Amino acid sequence: MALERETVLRTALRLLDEVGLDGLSLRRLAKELGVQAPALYWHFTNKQDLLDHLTVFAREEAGITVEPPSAGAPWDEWLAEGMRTLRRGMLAHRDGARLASGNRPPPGSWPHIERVLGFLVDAGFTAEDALRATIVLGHYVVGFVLDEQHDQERQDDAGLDFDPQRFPLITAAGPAALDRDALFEYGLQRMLDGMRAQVAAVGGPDPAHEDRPPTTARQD
Amino acid sequence: MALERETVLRTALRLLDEVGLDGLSLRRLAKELGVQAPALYWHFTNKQDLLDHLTVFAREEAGITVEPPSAGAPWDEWLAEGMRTLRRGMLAHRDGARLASGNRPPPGSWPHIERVLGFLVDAGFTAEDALRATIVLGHYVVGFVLDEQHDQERQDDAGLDFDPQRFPLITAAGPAALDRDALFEYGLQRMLDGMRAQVAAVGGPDPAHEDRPPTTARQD
DNA sequence: TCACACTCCTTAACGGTGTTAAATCCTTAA
DNA sequence: TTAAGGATTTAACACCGTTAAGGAGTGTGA
Repeated sequence: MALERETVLRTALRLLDEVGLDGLSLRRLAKELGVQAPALYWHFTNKQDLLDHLTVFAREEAGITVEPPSAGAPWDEWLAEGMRTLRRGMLAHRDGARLASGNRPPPGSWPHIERVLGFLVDAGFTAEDALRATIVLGHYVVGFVLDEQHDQERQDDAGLDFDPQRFPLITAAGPAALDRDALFEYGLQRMLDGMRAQVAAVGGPDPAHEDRPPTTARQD
Repeated sequence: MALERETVLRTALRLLDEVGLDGLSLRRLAKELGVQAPALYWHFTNKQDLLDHLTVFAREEAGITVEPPSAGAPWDEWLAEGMRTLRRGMLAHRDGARLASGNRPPPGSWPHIERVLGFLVDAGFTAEDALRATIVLGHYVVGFVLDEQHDQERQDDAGLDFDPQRFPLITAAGPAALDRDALFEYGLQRMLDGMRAQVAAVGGPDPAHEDRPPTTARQD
């Protein structure tokens, strides 16, 4: 029975959770598969290639197939849910954010992007701002989870002992910042607030946006 | 003449720009210093320790000493300028964002944080939201520059050849997203817009925030 | 049935990495 | 002059990604 690409990826993903991205060596992975390290070079051109495929595999396995918005759904809540899903997807595996940020997104995601843009344009965005909004939100989420998992790797519970009298504001606000879910939601909502305001400003009074027929083309 | 810590760090920073973070090995750095690799272990406990110190060294050298806001300056423009400075600082060196995100911030930054919070609280933020705002903005900037430098490492000018007919919106919006400065500013302003709105909502009508005397204590 | 071809994997090796242990210079202080 | 200790060297260990060459195993066409 030959070694299947998918078997390699599934094993790599499990191993990732065990040993982390830095511990994920080809030799270690090969041992896990009952095989010698160079065997992996028949299935992947090199380690980077394997990690690229691992990224999309993890994405698929987590079901990050951002569904097109249900008709009539508000764009902001739909976008917010997409970002929450993105965060959950990266949190699903150890070093998930590092993995996702360190490798190229699959070129096959263009149809998906086009669909998202179409929905936002229908909601009143210009095409430029729709693209900017998705990119910028994505960067926020990646930056957020990166730090979130960074803290998890080195359990940095230390460093919280300081003189409350010298730093009263940090003392007062500190606990609030430790609630990662609330913190994530705070930044997400602030950014969406800003986008809502802008869409209302340029999309509201401007009939060019309201009269346009839906541009959400059916893309594969 | 013994090897000085600062000499090591300065050389490491120069070497970083030459070979990138992945190419920055202890042996390579030692050769640059005219020394054997294990000599570095007298000055730093290990490579991670060296990188941690390199991070703060780069920060200091770039002059990221975010000045306290000049009296009367609007908090949002001051915060925006701080984030632009942060971005510039990371862009100043190759893999600067990876370096900054991969290592712990120095514990000596508490006084600075306390000052920032004090200014924001004076501007109408609650202590919790002030801390949330700074953290969340920082994550955005790091996520942004990380991707920005990622593109620079692998010069990914390729991948922009697609069928304009299948993806009309991407085609229309694509060029706008390539202007990194404008893109950065877009996300930054959207987030600040959201914060402005929230501060106005909770800080405006609520006298508890307006009547409070300035809490910007003088911290070292 | 033989021989070729192709898939998949192994063995061996190269040059590189971070890190440790031990020995050794070199400077300073007594 | 000797002792102490700061600063560095040499040697080595256990890894790493990657390449080259070759060998099993299977299928196919002559």
